Amino acid sequence: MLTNTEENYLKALLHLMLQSGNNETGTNKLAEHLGIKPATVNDMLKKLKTKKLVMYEKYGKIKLSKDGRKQALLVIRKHRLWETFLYEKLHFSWDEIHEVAEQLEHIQSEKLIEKLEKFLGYPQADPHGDPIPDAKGEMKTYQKTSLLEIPVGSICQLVAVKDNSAMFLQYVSELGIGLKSKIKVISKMDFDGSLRIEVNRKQHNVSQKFAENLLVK
Amino acid sequence: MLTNTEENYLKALLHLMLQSGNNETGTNKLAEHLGIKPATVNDMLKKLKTKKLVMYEKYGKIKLSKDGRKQALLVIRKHRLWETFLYEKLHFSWDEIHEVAEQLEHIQSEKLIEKLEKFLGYPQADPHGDPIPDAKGEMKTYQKTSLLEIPVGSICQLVAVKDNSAMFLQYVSELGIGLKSKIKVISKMDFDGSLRIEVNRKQHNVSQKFAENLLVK
DNA sequence: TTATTTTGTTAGATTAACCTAACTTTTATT
DNA sequence: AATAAAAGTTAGGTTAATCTAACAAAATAA
Ligand SMILES: [Mn+2]
Ligand SMILES: [Mn+2]
Ligand SMILES: [Mn+2]
Ligand SMILES: [Mn+2]
Repeated sequence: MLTNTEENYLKALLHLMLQSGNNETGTNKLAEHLGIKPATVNDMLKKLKTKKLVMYEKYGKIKLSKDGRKQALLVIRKHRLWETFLYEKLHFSWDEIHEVAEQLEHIQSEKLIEKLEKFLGYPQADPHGDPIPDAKGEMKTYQKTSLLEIPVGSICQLVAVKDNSAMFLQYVSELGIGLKSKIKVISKMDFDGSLRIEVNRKQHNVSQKFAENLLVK
Repeated sequence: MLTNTEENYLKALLHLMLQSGNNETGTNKLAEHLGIKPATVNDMLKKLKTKKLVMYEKYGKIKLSKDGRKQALLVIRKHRLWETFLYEKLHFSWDEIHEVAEQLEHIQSEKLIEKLEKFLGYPQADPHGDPIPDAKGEMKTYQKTSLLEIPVGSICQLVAVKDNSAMFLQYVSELGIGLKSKIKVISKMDFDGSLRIEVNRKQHNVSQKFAENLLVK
């Protein structure tokens, strides 16, 4: 049985590992991501190692074990199912669900998650477009393209957002953009990488950073 | 902001206070109820006192303050709304919901509870027949009669159960009894206080303790 | 009213999850 | 290769929530 804190570490670890191609990360990055101090992380890593959830040697890189990875995916599964519940059934807005799901993801009851999944009609993705792992901790990952890579003149469709922060999501909503929105790239500025896009017949100028966080197909 | 543990103490305190008419209780009873040691309770009471949630002097009786009582009722509110959700929407059985709700009741989000309440259609009572306090921490308490007090020959209707344990509730279900079941008292045994009842045209012999935990009107 | 039992308190430990300050190792930069 | 910077570790503390063992007060029974 994992504690809330351990679950959060595993989730953070998987997140950082997926982010940085090489499937490994370090103490400082993990601390930064969790908003705590490296010294604390160091202690916890020793604990996670004795529980065989991570592979880790002094001064070495941190990796998730097979089991650690599975546990992390099961937490993500819970998180995304709860987010879907909050959005679909309770009509929370896009940007509010993450925070509450951070708490709900730690409820311990396999039966609850199974029943919740059924209640929601076995959704494949959460309201941010992220895939929901199955009960075995397996997740289909499909190729996602950033809006940045779309050539000028073509039209694409939003399938997911990379950043889940309330601030970013509110901004996206304000522009009338949501999952499945059709986005046309009108032009790109070489100067700062920003681009002009059209959504629902309205045009907007958005920064490079903004576009990078919209994942399209 | 209250911790999970503090919330559990307040809930336990209210429970024991309501149980024992005089609106007060002691360290040992509280410890017993929470499944921990009196020494631990003693420490926590000091903490709850500094937070002005209980009234308490060394060797004296323990009482909830106005605010403590309100907080306790808000936890009960959350508990009962979640139980209703688990029962009505996820189709958990009567005896499974309490345990999961023990966890869910600690999720911190007022908005979540408001939306949940709306989603459930503003229920007045949980699946055990217990009233659900409102957002201000006010709860309507209605008079409940134990099945024991029903005279031989008369018919009554189950409105609530006193004991929420899985064991008791499973037993009740096995006899085909649920909320709103019509129960006829056929006879009473003076010897051990047990009684013969009829539900759905089936007769059963039940103990005094069993009957005591069925609340009827 | 004294003795016994029950109830409640204190002191001293433990564990999980955090911290700061000081130190060590590894990596990057001159 | 030497030095500086970054990354990681250790030692020693703190707080919340728990425990055991010993003690004190209150309630009950003899
Ligand atoms: Mn979390
Ligand atoms: Mn999400
Ligand atoms: Mn609880
Ligand atoms: Mn209930």
